[in-house]
Amino acid sequence: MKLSKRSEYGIRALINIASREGTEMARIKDIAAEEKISVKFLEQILLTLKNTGLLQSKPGRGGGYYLGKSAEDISLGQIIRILDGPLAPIRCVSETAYEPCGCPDEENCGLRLVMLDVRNAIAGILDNTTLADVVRRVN
Amino acid sequence: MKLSKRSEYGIRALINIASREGTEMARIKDIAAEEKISVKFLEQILLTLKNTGLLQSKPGRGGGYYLGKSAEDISLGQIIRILDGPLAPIRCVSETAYEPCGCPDEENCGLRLVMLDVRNAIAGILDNTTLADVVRRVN
DNA sequence: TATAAAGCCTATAGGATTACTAGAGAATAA
DNA sequence: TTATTCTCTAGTAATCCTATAGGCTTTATA
Repeated sequence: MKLSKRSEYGIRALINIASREGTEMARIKDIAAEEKISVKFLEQILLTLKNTGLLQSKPGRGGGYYLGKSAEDISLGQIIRILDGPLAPIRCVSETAYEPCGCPDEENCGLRLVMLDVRNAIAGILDNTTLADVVRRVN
Repeated sequence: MKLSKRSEYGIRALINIASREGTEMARIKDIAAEEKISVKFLEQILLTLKNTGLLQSKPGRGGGYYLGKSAEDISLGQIIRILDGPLAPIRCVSETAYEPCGCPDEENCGLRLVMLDVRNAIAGILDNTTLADVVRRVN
C-alpha cells in the first residue's frame, strides 16, 4: 500500500509551488533544494506534471513553473494517478483502470468486496483533498 | 497503493481455508488449483503464514493446513502486514513501522497530515475486518 | 518397514519497477 | 550573444516481485 517517491516528491513540489502562487515562479533547483530532492529526478516529475496540464512553465531567465490550474482544482488523487497509476489496491476495484481479476464470481468475491471499501476510502480522501486544502491546513 | 500478489494470494488462501473449518484440512495443491495460484509460490506464502502463527499444519498423508486461531481473530490487516509490510503509504505515518521522513516540521507537514488520514482509513477497514467477516459476507 | 503423501526450507533466477544520472537541445531574457 | 531555465530521451544500478527448483522431514498406511 505504498506511495512511491515519484508521487511523494511530485506532491511536495506541487505544494511548494502552490504556496508561492501570485508571487514568483518556482525554479526546479529551488524546489529541489528546499524539498531535498535530486534535481534531475524532480525535472522528470515536473515535466510529466506539465505534460498532463497540472503545471505550466516558462523557460529562460526569470522562468520557472507555475500551476496549470487553480490550486482548488488539483486534487491529490489526480496527482497520484498521473505519477503512480490507479489508487485501487487491486485492479478489479479500480474506477479509472478496471480489469477483471479472474475470480469465478466477481460480485461475491470476498477479497474484492473489502478492497472496494478500501479503494473508496482512499479515493474519498485523496480525490476530495486539493492542493489548496493542504496549503491552508499547514498555514 | 497496490496490494502485492503475495498478499492477494495469501488472503485468498486463508479465506479458502477458513471456509472449510471444521470439515477437512486444506492441502496446498487443492487451494492452488481452486484459487489458480502457482503451487510453489503458494507454498512459500503459507509457510510464512504458518511461521507467524496464523496457520498450523500437519505433514504427511491426510495432512494439510488449518487456521492457527479463530477466524474471528485474524484480520486482513494482520495478513497484509506479515506478507507486505506496513499498511501506511509513507513510513512517517506508520503505527507499526514508523520512520521519520526528514521534513523540517513533521507536525505541520501537509503531505504527512493527509497520508495520516489515508493510513487511518485503510487500517480502520483492514484491522476491523476478520476472515470470519469475509466468509460471512460472501455466504 | 517400505512407500507415498503431505508439508519444510533455502536458493536462485528472470523480469519489472524504482529511483536516479547523464547529456544534448530549445526557448527566453538581458 | 550569453546565461539561464526548461525539454526530452536514454541509460543504469539496485531492489523487488513473482515465481521455480530441488532436496529434506514428517506422517499414515499397506
